Amino acid sequence: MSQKDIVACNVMISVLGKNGFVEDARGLFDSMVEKDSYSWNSMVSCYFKMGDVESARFLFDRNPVKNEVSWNVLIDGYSKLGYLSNADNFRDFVSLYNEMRWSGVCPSESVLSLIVQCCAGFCATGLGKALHCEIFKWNFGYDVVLQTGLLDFYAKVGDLSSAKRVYDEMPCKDVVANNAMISALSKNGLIKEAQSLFESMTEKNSATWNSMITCYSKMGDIHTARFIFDSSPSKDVVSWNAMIDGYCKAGQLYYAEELFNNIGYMRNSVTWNTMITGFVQCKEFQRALHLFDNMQAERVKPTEVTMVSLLSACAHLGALDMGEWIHSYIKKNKLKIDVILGNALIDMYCKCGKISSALDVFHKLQVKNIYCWNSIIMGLAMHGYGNEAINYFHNMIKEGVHPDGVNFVGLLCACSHSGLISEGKMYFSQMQSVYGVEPGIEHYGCMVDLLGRSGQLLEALELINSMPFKANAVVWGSLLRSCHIHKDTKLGEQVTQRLLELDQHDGGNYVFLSNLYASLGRWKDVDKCRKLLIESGVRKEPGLSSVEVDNVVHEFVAGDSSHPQFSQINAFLVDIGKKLKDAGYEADTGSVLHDIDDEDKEGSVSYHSERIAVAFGLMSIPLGKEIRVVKNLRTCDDCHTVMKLISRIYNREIIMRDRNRFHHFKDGICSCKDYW
DNA sequence: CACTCAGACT
Repeated sequence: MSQKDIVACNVMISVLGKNGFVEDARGLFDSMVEKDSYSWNSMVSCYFKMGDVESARFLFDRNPVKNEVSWNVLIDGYSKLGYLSNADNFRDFVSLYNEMRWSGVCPSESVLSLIVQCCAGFCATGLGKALHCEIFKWNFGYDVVLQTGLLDFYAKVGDLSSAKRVYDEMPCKDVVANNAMISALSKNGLIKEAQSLFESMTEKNSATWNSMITCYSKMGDIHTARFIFDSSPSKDVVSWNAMIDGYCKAGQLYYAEELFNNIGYMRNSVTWNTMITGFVQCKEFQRALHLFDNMQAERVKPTEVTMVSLLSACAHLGALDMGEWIHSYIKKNKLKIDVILGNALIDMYCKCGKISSALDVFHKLQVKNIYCWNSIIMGLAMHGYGNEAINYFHNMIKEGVHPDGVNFVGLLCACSHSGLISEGKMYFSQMQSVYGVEPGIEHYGCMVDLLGRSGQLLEALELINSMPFKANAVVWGSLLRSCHIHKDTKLGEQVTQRLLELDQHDGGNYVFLSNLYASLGRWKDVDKCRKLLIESGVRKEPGLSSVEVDNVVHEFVAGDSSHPQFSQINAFLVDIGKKLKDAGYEADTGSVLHDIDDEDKEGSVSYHSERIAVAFGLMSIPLGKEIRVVKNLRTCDDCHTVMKLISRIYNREIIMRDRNRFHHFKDGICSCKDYW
């Protein structure tokens, strides 16, 4: 084969590949007696164009005459297929890069830019810095793209001073470099500097304007953000998305929706994600799920980000069926379960009461971060599996993950829920000395809860007085609840006094004190509390319970007759009442009569919301399937007793999540062993 | 240049 023949074949391979005839190209390639690096590279390039990563890599590995271009084609091919946005692939890719350096090939600027971009994406601080040193050593003549990549890398890993240094050393700064700098400044809250850079720029593109929109909305200045949006001469879809996100973050859903509805043909999947996420952030979980229906109706392809937001909505709602549907959707559509999506799944399963599935996802995740560990430990804690939570904590330490503050909240919470008093005390004392985590007020809060609930009220009070923080309403509230459980009115009154000094507008405090008096039959004091509550004009958060039936979440508030099956539910509640009576149950009428809880204000047939939800569940959910109820407040003693009885009388498993933890009612007993 | 995950008490 002459050199001329080889060149002709190479060109032919390239042409065939470009037109999609990859088989023919391969045939020609295989038939060549002699091949040069050009032949190999063209063939690899063909496979990448067809999206066939495996074949491309297979050929690359067997290429005996690798040159600089070979590496370029490989790396470029990977990146164009979005292959490098996956952390596992990135690790593989880094070892590939090292191999290339070992074989003495000098990377090109474009390859280096790609790697630096990846380092920014994965916050691979060490590698990024090492690359910067090498680039400096080789003296790459200040390629503007590469330098901007470095600037972006430092901005993303939070090293603003290095970002600034890179920027200042750039001999010529194009609009992209300036944009990166604006973004870096705004991420660090240096809005003034970003603003003056913006004003000094002679050339601006849409990205420049968009950066400023994000900059102002991140600072909470939504009006200026809107002003920039309106002033921008080149609005693209990113401008609209950034503005919608700004309104969502500011809690102004009305304006966000207005833009969302008016964006027109430009609307893309990110627009949908932004709006769905916005609903979730504003706690409009049902609307988030509903918007997803519209997204599907318009045949917009959901992404991993969509799934994360939807799962978060399911977690809050306790919508297990919907959550499981999303999980199977993810599998069916081969979406990538990375740490973020994986953690969203774990969190959803934990909060929907299916800890076994949460553990399943957890163990299948190859890469786990501190979020995943925190979710699973907190999940175990909420279900009362204190010892398992402690085991997972130790496994985490063994795997070399450093604990953080959130981690200890979960751990101490686990001890508290399971009554593991000495363990809780031990971990609390080890936080600083063994694990180097400074205890915050939230950890003291956990300890006050742990001590108080176990009846060590004075120790709890001592801890409050000795802690290096000013006690907040949460800490006092926790102690007050313990006073209620252990019927210590004297301390309860003192604590309430402190609470009212701190926050006169929290109606919950009056309710608590009132319940404390009611449990002791001090009705005069109960009346006094009620007057105080009315005079102060505050309202307590209304109790709200939900139950999921056929992928639809039904919400119930006491006394709300808006549900279409209201009368049937009411009749069923009366029937439940009769059956309970037959079983020997007697309502705690004293406390019910005098309770000033909002939920009890209605007439003859009034029940706490969780009872209505369970009644509806009993009516609508087929036998054999458990009833899952979510309540926004803590359940009361009376309802807890009723749930236990219902589980026995109707032979049903009831899984209820309240504000604090899970209760699994089965055969007349609860998983919390009445310690909650 | 835009969109994603966790926590004490009520």
